[in-house]
Amino acid sequence: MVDLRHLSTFVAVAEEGSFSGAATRLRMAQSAVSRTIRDLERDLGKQLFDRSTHHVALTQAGHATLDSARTALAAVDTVRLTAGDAGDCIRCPHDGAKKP
Amino acid sequence: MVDLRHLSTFVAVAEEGSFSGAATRLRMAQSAVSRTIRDLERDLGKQLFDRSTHHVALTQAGHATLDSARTALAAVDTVRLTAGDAGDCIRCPHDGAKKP
DNA sequence: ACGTTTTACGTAGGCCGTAAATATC
DNA sequence: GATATTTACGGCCTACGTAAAACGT
Repeated sequence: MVDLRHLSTFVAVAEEGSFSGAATRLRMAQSAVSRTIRDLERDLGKQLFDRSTHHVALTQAGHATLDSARTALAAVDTVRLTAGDAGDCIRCPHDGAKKP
Repeated sequence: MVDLRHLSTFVAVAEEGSFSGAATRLRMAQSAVSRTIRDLERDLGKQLFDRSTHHVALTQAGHATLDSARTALAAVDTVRLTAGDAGDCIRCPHDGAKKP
């Protein structure tokens, strides 16, 4: 199953242009980044990066995926925002007098 | 962290109108559905359902979240589609003569 | 009293970090 | 030879299922 962490890791690698850079940004080990991308490529059935040890470049599929991955991540952020913006149930005792 | 499984479980409960119905559709135990919704509500900081043991109704926040959750799930599906549609790297040995 | 949701318990699978190996410049 | 990615190993945490309890109709 494709996971959000897969997607954000993928975007980080694409933006940083390197696995180690993404690992630093995400505060995780490079090995985790490598495995995550590997799993994502396996899930999607497409190679996302052309990597030759010192060069990491997006494949054509990678470019297309990058766009939609960003869209998906934004959509999930929107979930948080809409949930936060939405008023709660008319009579929800658990958030008391939060709204004026 | 909000997970895609959280979202699809939430949508299933909202559409089925019951936890057990969602559990049946998702082929999982009711307890798992209950915990997943609980976790999602905790993550979002909002109650999504008003449940009184025999009635499950979306709260106001639940309605708003349902919309954006569907959008997010569709966006993730789009990731799969775009990745699948996209041509691979010009010279990718691993998927040989897949494209005419 | 029945049906549905929730909690408790124990187990299985996945993810991550550390460390070692591999490959490229 | 140095840097960056990948693989191996061990541990931790999370998620699930089964079973039992709580709640409302």
